[in-house]
Amino acid sequence: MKNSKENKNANIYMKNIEKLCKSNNLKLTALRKQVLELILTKKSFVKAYDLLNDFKKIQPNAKPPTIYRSLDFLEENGFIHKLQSLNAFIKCAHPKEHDNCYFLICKKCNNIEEVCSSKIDKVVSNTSKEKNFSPKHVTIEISGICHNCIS
Amino acid sequence: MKNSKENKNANIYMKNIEKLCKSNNLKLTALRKQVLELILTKKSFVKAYDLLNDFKKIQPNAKPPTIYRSLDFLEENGFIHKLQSLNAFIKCAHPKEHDNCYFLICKKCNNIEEVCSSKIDKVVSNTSKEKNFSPKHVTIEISGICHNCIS
DNA sequence: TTGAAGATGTTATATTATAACATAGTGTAT
DNA sequence: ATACACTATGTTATAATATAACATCTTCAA
Repeated sequence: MKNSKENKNANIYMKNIEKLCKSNNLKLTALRKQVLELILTKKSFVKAYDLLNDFKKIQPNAKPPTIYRSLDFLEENGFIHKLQSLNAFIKCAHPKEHDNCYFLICKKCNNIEEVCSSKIDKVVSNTSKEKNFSPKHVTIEISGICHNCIS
Repeated sequence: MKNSKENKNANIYMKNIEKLCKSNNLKLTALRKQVLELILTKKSFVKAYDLLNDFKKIQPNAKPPTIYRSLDFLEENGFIHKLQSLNAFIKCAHPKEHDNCYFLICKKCNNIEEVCSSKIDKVVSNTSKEKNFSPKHVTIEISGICHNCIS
């Protein structure tokens, strides 16, 4: 029951990505799509080598570059994010809808919440302007205890 | 000339750390102090294994844990920061004066500016409250081009 | 149709970090 | 002072993360 619902969500998500790739002229190859599909099966973040092990079930001779190249493609195009403080990857909650977002990382349950806040965006761009700094990529990760685990 | 000025700054910085350790009952052992001293000689961030190589000139049989343990101590107590997006370390600009700060990382010259902004602090704590999330550690790293490199 | 660019396969290795156990130093209650 | 708990450091080994370099295959446009 729950699984079928998740599959459905993953399907909708993937359809959207396919559409975005088409309209942006990006090559969502079979490999890249398979890797993204594996990422979508995860409730939370995933580590590159876990992904590699998953992928080896499909293609036993897969090697680290197989995974890392796909991760690079997916990240460059905003379909996934790298969580720098965890060395892990997670699907983007809103692909191509925004630039900056940030992550609430629960240390207890490992749940990740992706939050898009125009306020954060503004503060970042304002303070960057003050410093005459031209921002290209913003990493904001807040680790702590989520509402479910606060008890 | 310039070196002696930097040495002087490093001395002042170290005196401050010693004072802070005393008043907070922290053990700034010879090892930890030497590691911090090496970090202070750097204009920008430093990688753990570069630090290890530096340290081997003083103590040839040093091993990775030697460095990582000292880095852990220094980071836990707010004397240095880990730059998650670079896997690198840098001295804290204002030890024990604040909780959250963020980093402007220049991709061209590798210069790091540590910025303390009460605005960012506020936005983070407000949005955390909204989500009923209890933040413990905040990572904010903005990579881009600094004012010197914008041309 | 060919050749240039991009994608993938493959081998090897670089880089970053920690586990686990041994030894040494430190402080404190007796 | 002694012994004991605790913390710090030494040491060996290995885990975990990531990329370089080169070969081969695809694609697609000139």
